[in-house]
Amino acid sequence: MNIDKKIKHFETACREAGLKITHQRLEIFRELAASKDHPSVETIYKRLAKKLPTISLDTVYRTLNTLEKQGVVSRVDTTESQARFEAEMSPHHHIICNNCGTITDFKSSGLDENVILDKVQDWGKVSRMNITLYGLCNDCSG
Amino acid sequence: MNIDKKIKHFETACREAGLKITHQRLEIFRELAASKDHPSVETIYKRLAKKLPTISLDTVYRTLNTLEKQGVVSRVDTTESQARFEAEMSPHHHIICNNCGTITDFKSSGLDENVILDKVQDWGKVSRMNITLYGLCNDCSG
DNA sequence: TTTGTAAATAAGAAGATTTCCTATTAACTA
DNA sequence: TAGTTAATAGGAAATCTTCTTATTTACAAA
Repeated sequence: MNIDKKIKHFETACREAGLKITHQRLEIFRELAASKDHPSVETIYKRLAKKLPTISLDTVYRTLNTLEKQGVVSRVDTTESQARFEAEMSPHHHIICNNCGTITDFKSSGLDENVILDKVQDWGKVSRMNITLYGLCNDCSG
Repeated sequence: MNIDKKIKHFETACREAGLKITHQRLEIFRELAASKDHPSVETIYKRLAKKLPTISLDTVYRTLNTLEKQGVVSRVDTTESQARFEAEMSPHHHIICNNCGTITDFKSSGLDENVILDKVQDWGKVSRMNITLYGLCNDCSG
């Protein structure tokens, strides 16, 4: 999906949820949608500084939490203390470099998810599946 | 593996790494090994209060970080801000209830992990694979 | 277009989580 | 048993996240 389509989708989701489409929300979402690096809240906040010099860190936190509840952005599973976000909502998973910390997406299609889901069918109702790989990327193992 | 075997293994690992087997380290490991609930540092600290009334929170943090580096305990992937730990080191994955937050283990055997690893063979060298499921457990969906 | 109102924001304080600093204690070596 | 060095306790500090409140703004309705 291109960036304009994502923005349209974002606006529709906000309207349907009764959320106001503020300048800040729009720019936070736009920034995240244009990011390929699964940024932290602090990182997004700094990147927005040029466009929105008076935005507060709290607004970025609040907005991302709100958008996550709406299913418009998602929080990445990590073992870090800092939360990381992404606007890519199509099914995919992550691979994290233990050395440089870079998070890379990979597609899950073709993966037999049924095998996994069979194992937990007695547990309850599964709504999301996340796979995270850890290792050393090519840049760091050279 | 029973608890005594785990303790033996812990002691061997410490010796091999040149780590002193202190009373605190032993009790922190024992507590975690006896826990089935993937506790946070704060939780472990509180549970140790009876046996070790003067232990510091910092020691629990420091010890778990040290033991994680030795591969004796592991940190669980979550989207929470609080870190969670476990002493179960055999291959397994986690399922987390979105409502009560309970983390449950499930075994991964039979799951075709090669399919996943094939997808990232150009990325670098993968050392660990973690699958986390989210949903509503039976207790919370009733 | 203007106005009313409820939601959202900015700014800083506060809370929560984790790590650092330093004097003291204790595990291991020889 | 004594010496050496790592590890600990306790509190301070750093980091990450949420809360509080006065002000602003988006949107709805006139």
